[in-house]
Amino acid sequence: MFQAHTGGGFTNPAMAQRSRDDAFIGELLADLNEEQQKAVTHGEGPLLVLAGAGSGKTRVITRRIAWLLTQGVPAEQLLAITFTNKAAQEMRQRVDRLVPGHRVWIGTFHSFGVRLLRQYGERLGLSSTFTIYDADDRQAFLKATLDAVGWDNCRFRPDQIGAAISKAKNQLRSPEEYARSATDFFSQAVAQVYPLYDRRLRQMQAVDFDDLLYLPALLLREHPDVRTLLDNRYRYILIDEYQDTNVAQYEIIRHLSQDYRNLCVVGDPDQSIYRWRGSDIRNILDFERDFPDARVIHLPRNYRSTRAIITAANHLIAHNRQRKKKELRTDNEWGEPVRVWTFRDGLEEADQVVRRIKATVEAGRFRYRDHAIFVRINALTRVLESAFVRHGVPFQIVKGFAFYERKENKDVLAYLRLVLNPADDIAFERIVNVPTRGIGDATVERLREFAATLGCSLLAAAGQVGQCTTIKGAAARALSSFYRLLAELRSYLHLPPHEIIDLVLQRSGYEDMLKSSNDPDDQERLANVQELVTAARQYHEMNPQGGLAGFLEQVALASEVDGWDHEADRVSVMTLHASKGLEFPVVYMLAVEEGLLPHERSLHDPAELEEERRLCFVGMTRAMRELHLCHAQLREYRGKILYAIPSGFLDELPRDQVEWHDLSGDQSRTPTASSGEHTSTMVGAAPVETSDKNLARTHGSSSTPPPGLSASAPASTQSNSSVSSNGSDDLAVGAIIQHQHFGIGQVVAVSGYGTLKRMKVRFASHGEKTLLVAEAPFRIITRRPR
DNA sequence: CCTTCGGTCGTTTTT
DNA sequence: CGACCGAAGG
Repeated sequence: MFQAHTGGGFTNPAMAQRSRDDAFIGELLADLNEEQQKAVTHGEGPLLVLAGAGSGKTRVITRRIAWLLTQGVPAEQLLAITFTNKAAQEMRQRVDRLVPGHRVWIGTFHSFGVRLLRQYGERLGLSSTFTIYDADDRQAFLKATLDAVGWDNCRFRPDQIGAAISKAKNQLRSPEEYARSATDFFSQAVAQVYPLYDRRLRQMQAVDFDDLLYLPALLLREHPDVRTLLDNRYRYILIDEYQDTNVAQYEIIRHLSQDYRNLCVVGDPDQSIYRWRGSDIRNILDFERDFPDARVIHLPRNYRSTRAIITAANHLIAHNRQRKKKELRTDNEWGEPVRVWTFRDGLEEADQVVRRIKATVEAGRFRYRDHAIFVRINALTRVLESAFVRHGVPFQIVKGFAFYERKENKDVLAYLRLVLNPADDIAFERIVNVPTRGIGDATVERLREFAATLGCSLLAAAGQVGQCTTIKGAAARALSSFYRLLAELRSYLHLPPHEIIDLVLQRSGYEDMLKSSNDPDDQERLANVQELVTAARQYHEMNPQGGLAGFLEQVALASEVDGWDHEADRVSVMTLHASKGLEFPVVYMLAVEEGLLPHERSLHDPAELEEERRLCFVGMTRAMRELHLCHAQLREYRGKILYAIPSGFLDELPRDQVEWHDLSGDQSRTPTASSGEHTSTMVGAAPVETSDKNLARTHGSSSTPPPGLSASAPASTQSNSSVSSNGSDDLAVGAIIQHQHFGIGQVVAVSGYGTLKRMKVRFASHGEKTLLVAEAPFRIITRRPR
């Protein structure tokens, strides 16, 4: 069935038939540029779309789906994969607007994996009611596994082992293969746990997140009949965010694109930010090698942002070395300058940003929902939260405390999981004594042993506790009654999910426990579990066929951004990672500081540092009209106050085309402070009412950059932020170093020569130290040519 | 068996 | 600072 790629047009006569509606196709393409049109109307064969930030990537995919449908491709033959459920949902709606009632499957890799496993899992020995363990369950499960072999409390931390297993699965390495290449101590330990971990997981009819990709990939590799069937079924495949696919995902795609090679991948290497999760940028860089006949379409034109923003982003990303040189272009006006703000501390930063947003909204320039605040790590959202409350500004934190991750909800969900899958020992252990039933650790331990001798699940063992010699009296009665409780709950399985939850709350005593508590937090918990009932009801209304299993699946696969309400008139707060794929008129990035962005843990590896730069790039390119990059001089972190150093990335912006504002009230020691009077508030410095010289010459809404500067061509020659070795002569004041013991610091003074050369360094966490340059164990992170 | 207290631990990013 | 774990007391 192999069809040679003919470079466009359909070989299938049925598809080549005159389209139903020429006018409609005209409409589909009308507002697209030439490149976008080519991508949308590409016929058969592999297609790589290199879409820069804001180049209308989603629009291309959506239109292409609609176009394929109008060309007569049956909806069942289409498969569209997005990065989050949220993105999938939006895409579904957008396609629906073009082709109402379409039945194209659009989802994430993980949900696609679940779908395959539900259908073909038994080939791999998996029952169709398998449970999906989230990060927490997995951690608990891993600990239990280590316990079982007496490996608790030793050598390696469970999460490190877990990370190694996760990585192995993402790279499609089986336990056997892993063991073969395990040379060092750590990987040998992992090699012992990994097979056990998998075996126990299967015993519980459970899978972890990585299995949702790993197992389908195995399925397709080892079962040619299934592979052929699915390849034949999904003849047109579209993948969004291709730069963030990992080996397992790649394998899945490849297996589905052999007989029918109509694979369209869309992505941007500069926005690859999930390397740490196993994504492999080579997937997109090597696409043309894997599919030599692939058509490649570039979409460099940005429609989202002002030229000021694009110019800044281009300059930054040009500092990455492992990169094909390319540049975003835009015809948009120059707009407001990109602004860099210096604050005294994180509190001030949060306060001022919120105030400025409020003032902007009150001045009628933007709505709250037009604003987003991005942070590198979730911990930074806390200060913001109180600032928002203080100023009465509506906001939503994407993830904040994810609803389904709250203890109370996880407890209730554990009941549901156990009802559905009696083999789920992790769920059993979680709730067997919640609310307290007099079943303590000792009893559970004995039950575990008992279950092991019977070779059954904990719940099944609880049902036969009468035959257990080690558990007697009250504990045995409690276990029996718990078993009966679950048997009863199981009899409700035919009911819609929200009714089951309601019954769980009543019959388990969970609701009573919260109601009768005098802990004030428990009232909130009560409200949360009741909210869970509502969520389930909503699910049921949307998916009447889904049932409890469907609801649990949706919960397990819910992503961070999925809870984000883009309609609400609120300021959005999220991590840079969560911001991918979104856009906002006004963007604030906070804590653009050494150690945070780039994150401290990326400094040892140039490749990771480049990923941090891409992360910064992603954040910047979310902004449509205004971009504000903030940093503080002092940052409270982990209960300690640290000196914060402005991120080296700020130095990589086009210096003369960015406005610098120092609101720290301290001019003495900010090497980065440059222009402007020191207005005491951010609001006062808003462009409309400022008296600042630079602002006056700012070309507010003109379409030209500041005089004497070109808006293009960032100097891509030197990179002053690559990690260099110690011992060189060019250590200057302002340089940022990383010391083996003291961490990150900035050089404030240099004296002496040769072996006696000393430097005074202000460390983030250890104050100022004077060190011998020749002796000290450190390396230079950034040289500052100031 | 349950609660509470104190110490320790370690803290990126997430489907 | 906060989450989590272990030991001691109720």
